[in-house]
Amino acid sequence: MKPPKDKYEIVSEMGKRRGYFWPSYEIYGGVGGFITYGPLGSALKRNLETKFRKFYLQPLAIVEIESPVIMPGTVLEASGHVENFKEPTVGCVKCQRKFRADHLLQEFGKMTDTQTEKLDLDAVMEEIQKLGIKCPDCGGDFNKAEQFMTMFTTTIGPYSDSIGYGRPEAAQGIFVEFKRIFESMRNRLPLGVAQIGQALRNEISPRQGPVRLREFTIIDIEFFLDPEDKKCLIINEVENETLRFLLAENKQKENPEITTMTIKEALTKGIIQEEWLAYFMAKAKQLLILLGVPEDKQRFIEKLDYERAHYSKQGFDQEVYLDRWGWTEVSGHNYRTDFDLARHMNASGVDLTAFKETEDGGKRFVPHVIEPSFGLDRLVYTVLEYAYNKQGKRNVLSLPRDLAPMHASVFPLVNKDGLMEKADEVYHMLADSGFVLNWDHSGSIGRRYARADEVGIPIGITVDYQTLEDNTVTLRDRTSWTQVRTKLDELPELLCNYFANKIDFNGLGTLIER
RNA sequence: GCGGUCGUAGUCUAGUCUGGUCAGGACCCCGGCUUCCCAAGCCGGGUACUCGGGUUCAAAUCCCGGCGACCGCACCA
Repeated sequence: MKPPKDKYEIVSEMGKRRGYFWPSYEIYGGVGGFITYGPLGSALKRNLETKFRKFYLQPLAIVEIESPVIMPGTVLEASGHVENFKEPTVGCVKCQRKFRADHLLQEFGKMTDTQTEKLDLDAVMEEIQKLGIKCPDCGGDFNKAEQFMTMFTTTIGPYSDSIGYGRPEAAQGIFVEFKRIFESMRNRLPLGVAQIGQALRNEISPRQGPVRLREFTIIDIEFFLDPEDKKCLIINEVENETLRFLLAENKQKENPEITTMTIKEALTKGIIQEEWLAYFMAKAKQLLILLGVPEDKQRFIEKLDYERAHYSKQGFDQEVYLDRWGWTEVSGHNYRTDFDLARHMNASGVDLTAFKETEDGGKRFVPHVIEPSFGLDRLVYTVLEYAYNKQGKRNVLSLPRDLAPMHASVFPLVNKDGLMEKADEVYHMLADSGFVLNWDHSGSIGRRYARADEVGIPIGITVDYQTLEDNTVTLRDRTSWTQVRTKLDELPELLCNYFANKIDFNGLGTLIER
């Protein structure tokens, strides 16, 4: 017996067949860790970005920049990534297995995290030999220690000593350009700066399709604050929002218990230290709800000291539950303090401080940063998985209407008596009004509805015999299959309101009983 | 990177053990006919043995290697 298909299998199958996403470079056998978005997938991703901007960026007037993917070595050395994005490994001479050298030293040498971090490769090897650590699997000796670098390395220009890296996050692009951004935004805090763009991480073994990629789209938001004035003036907007937490103290337990509390409570109890961090987490939860992930399939997990990235003072990961992989990180919310700006200021010698007036004149200070960061590809996949459902024999993608890659289908009820021509007219009328449409006259009307359902098109517009008489059409709702009748000349405006979430389906016309 | 399993059309799959009569099915897709509302029907059409090498009279089938996928280990800063 084959195990029943999980949702990942179904969604990727559908993704390939209908053009959402598939593994890249398939004709050359494929390369792990890369996917290509097809016609529908790229549209979905674009719509998701638009929604993100509208929901997460615009209300706070967060500005966006676009900076290069290739970064010179100096930048990522200053940021600490060159140091932190690699792991010392040793290989067993006998069985060839590779081990994290620092983990071996911690386990057998009782060394702490901070101790092992300070060792260079030679020192690592020395310690391993001094302690007589052998391969835990077969007892063999270890050969030379080497670093596995998880950033993509390249050279810039013709000089091979000019090392460049593919950026592992978009955040550094913001920190490096902070001076100009801050100046052009008239030196005012708080200032939110976002970047949506590609990031590269040379994962050892990616697998896991769209949730673990070597090249992916990251949304990094750096929210710069005065460390002496970190109050969030709009925290009241979200203070009653409840979040589900997996707290650090509960993580080690057998059955990690979920703690549910409001933002207000979390702040009062000191679970979340920063108001802005709390604010962004609440918004992240709300966003995921809008993307179709119910409350009980989301949680925030508190990062332990050693789990946090090198730049983070406090951090929570937002996780959603995926059928195949269980709890999966879709966003990270970190308090980066002044870590990055201070490092770049130090390394570059350029002043990256802000100025404020005080009673005794004024002072310069390095702004602090609250950072929400999202993996857009994971969000796209999450949306697809949660939108997928089966109605009878049919696959239906109940995508939120504002994310659907196509707004509506236009069908002639039958392909004769001038209905094709009329449907064509309707198609062009709506296309001129800016809608993205699916045209289908193949098979029967039922088959066309079914095809459109699987692709996730929210509305079906059918041109029938009555259309020829009174210029009305039938609209059919993808999810409920209910139908309404509407005058053609009112349709563009109605659809516009529908996709702006101003009216629901029943507001599109008068109900038809069949 | 290691170990295990695996790789047949757009998708899913039969066949591989026991080499030949094997490339079959279903869905899907396209064109036409039909069709007054949910994958109806009829006709026609479409595409595949992961790649390379070897064994053999003969390879989807056996052997070696590459690539990829899945699961476990490790990794996910």
